[in-house]
Amino acid sequence: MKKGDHLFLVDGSAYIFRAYHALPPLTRKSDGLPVGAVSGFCNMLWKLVEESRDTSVGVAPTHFAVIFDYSSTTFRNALYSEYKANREEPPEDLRPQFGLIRDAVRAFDLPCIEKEGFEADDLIATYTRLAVEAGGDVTIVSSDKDLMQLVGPQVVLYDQMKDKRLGPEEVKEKFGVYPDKMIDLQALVGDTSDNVPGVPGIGPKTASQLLEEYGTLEALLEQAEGIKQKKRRENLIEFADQARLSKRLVTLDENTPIDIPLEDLFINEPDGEKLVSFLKAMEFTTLTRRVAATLDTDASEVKSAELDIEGAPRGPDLDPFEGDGVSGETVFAATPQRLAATRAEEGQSAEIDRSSYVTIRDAETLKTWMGRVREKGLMAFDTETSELSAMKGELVGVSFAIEPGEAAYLPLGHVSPDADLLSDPGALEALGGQMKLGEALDILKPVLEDPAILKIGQNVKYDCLVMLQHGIVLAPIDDTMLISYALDASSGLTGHGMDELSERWLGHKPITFKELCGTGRNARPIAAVEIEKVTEYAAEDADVTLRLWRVLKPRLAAEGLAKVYERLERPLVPVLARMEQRGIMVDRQILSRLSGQFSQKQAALEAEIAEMAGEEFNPGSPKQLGEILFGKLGLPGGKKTRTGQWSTDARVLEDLAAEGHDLPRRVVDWRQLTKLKGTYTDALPSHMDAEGRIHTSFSMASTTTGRLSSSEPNLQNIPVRTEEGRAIRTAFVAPKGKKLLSADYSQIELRILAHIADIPQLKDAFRNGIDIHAMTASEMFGVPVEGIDPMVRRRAKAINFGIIYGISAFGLAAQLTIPREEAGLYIKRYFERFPGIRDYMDETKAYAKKHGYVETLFGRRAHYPDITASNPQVRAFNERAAINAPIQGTAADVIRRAMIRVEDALQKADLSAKMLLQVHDELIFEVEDDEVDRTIAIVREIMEDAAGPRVNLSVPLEVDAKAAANWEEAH
DNA sequence: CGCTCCTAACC
DNA sequence: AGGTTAGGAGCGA
Repeated sequence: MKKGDHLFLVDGSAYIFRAYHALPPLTRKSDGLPVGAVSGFCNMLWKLVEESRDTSVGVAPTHFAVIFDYSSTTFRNALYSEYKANREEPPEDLRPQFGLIRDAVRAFDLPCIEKEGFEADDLIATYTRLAVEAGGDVTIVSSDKDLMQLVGPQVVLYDQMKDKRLGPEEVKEKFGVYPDKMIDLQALVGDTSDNVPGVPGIGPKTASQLLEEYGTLEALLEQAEGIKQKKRRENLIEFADQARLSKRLVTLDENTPIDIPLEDLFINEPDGEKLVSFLKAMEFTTLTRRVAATLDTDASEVKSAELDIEGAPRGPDLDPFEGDGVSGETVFAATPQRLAATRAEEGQSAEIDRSSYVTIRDAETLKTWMGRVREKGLMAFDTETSELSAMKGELVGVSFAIEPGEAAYLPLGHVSPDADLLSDPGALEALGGQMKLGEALDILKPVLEDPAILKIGQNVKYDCLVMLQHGIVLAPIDDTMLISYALDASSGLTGHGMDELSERWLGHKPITFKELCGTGRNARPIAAVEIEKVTEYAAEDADVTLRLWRVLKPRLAAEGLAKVYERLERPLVPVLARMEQRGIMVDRQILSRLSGQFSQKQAALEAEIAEMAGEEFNPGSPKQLGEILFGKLGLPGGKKTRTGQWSTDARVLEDLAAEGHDLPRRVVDWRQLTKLKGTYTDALPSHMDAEGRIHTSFSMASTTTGRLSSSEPNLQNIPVRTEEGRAIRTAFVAPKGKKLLSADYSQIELRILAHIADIPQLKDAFRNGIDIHAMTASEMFGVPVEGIDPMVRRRAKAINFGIIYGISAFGLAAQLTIPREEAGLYIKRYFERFPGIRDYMDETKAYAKKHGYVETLFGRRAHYPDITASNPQVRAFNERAAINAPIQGTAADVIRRAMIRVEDALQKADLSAKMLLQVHDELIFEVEDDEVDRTIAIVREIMEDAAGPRVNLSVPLEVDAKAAANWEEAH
């Protein structure tokens, strides 16, 4: 070290506590390990490293070290046993982080210095002295006043949080003395937090005054007799020795033995890979990204580090929400990857013994089980209901599992399996009896709602909904189905149902519902199945759910998907449960009137069709229709279906109609009416409840892209295209005094495409509110945007949509009914005008081939293992899907984020609007008449800002919103 | 009764 | 051409 060199000394221990207290408590890694302080520490350290790399500031370090306290006992305790005696133990969740923080320093490639028996401050003092003697400059990164004594012409103290550098003048300004008097000042003032006694009655102001006057502490103590103020004089005399002791306590030892010589603190360029690897393992995604960018490292290439965090306690004691699971269990050296691997093995070696399951028939036994649940801090939980729909079903029983193999069933709504005994009240008691529902729920409710007890379900929204019917808000929750979905969406592993997951991960086939209750004519309600059998079935489900959770949950962390699950999946569960419970009001009369109208038109069409065909046949049978059209009438047949039948879809029939054939036209009309009647006007009323409301069921795990789906009934495909179809929407109404509000994203997928593929023309058009399809047409065909030919615009629109779908000449040709060659030319033209699109497509395909999956902007993955298939059709299909998934999936993520936030935002604004439906880019609310305008403002704001702050889209999101008496008018 | 196929409704 | 769910026909058990 020489003149001109610059040593940075970071007070690591002070850093830790600052980081710990600056961050929200309970910041944890997905496997439950608390890492808040590590996170704060790394962020601060990185900021420092980054700043110091900026040589323009002129303080770039040549040498660097991070210094820690080794232990709490030092030579000072020998001087004064009370020294730092009232220091509290570090918080429980901070302790396991100390080791990780030292790992962090090493990952930064910085020396990590500590020495037994010495405080960090003494080591800092020693290195400072050495550096100054060698002629170098020193920056001490700390805001601890104990270090002020070291400040001098070559030494500054840097408070990173306040971004303030303290030299001698600043110290003087702050404490009234120059640094060389700091020790004396501290000795007089003392320090309550460290138990340095000082002199009573003397604070910083008086102390600096006295030192100004007398020069030094010693001089002051010697001349204390002459002090005018009585009390002050007496105290200085009486506590002179205490002041001298204090001085020794606060004086830093500049001569501690050191193990690493000053020269070895020479700074290294951080090793990007090493650092990124550590940060990835800690799941600090933002910092990982930042570091990777600065150090020019490809984060996706780097494997996360295996951390040695022996003895780090985890589990429900620390965090019932994220915990590893088993109370008191200590996970040793558990890297997420290693834990996931261990658990995967544990899962496959599962031996499931149904005979050990327990039937709970009395309050005492139930209380005992709940007591054990409390100890564990978690349980797998499953409800059995009389119907498959949670909204309609009555509670028949609940099951829980607290350890693999330890599970119980609590029957609540069983009836006698023997039909003859149904009327005999003693029959069930004779079979062993069951608890009264109310009594059982009173015992269960506090557990099911206990924020410290994690309830694990498989498709837990169902159980949430069932319990909601009984006034119980199930929370907190985890869902094995959603964990599986976040991990393995699409991927060719098919679905995320329990039976499938169990076979895949546990190698075990659970009893199926059909096996339990029979099918068809032999089917009987679960409530009428023998309790012993249901115990085996239901307790097994809970057992399997718990085992699946133990296998799958650690994978989230190991595979970097914890945030997707925690931010986009889990929080949506209660939101959807509430939406489903509310349901949307439907006007039965409107539907019935429409049914009548459709019937009449249908009958008229049927007569015409029979007449034209020359015989009666079923126009609803594609087989019969094909034979009539292409056989009997000899019309020019176009396509054949996969199975060799004549294709008779609307496209084929419309082409025939265009050639002047009337029969196909009638069939198209007949089909449309039949569809509207059969699927909507006839079917919807059967889904209405007594209040006239329809409760759909949203599935969170059935699409490959992150979209929701809706079933029983599907309310995401209510007609809108044709006038007759739209009439059905008028039947979706708001009750008296309320309106339906529809808020939908305008062109969200194209906007996301513009952002992801970074297409300047598209982005400009969206920023300036220009008609995007007209702009596309203008770019492609060189015509002005204003007054564009509608047919030209239509072509451009088809191409824009085609792009989102992973365009092919074949598909575009079919869409526009133009020759494939012409479609190919359009696509070529498009790529010429928007070269970024082709780049995006190529990059996405390459990424998918390399990784087997693609990601949305929010990290959701969709797997496409078949993208490397040798069959060109299979491969091309997977390529198109892989191109589409990030776009469709990002849009799905955005609206999920909006849904998760919007209810709370409405409540905070004191608005009573209730969200009822989601239709991919649209949200439907029920709103009080006089709250419409304010609700629109809130909903729009939440939806338009939903990507942030995680993703900063380079195009604005726009939301159209309108309220009216029914869905048709609101849309 | 349960499965596959075809068609069609939506974004 | 990407992502869905529903209903009827047809067919085999």
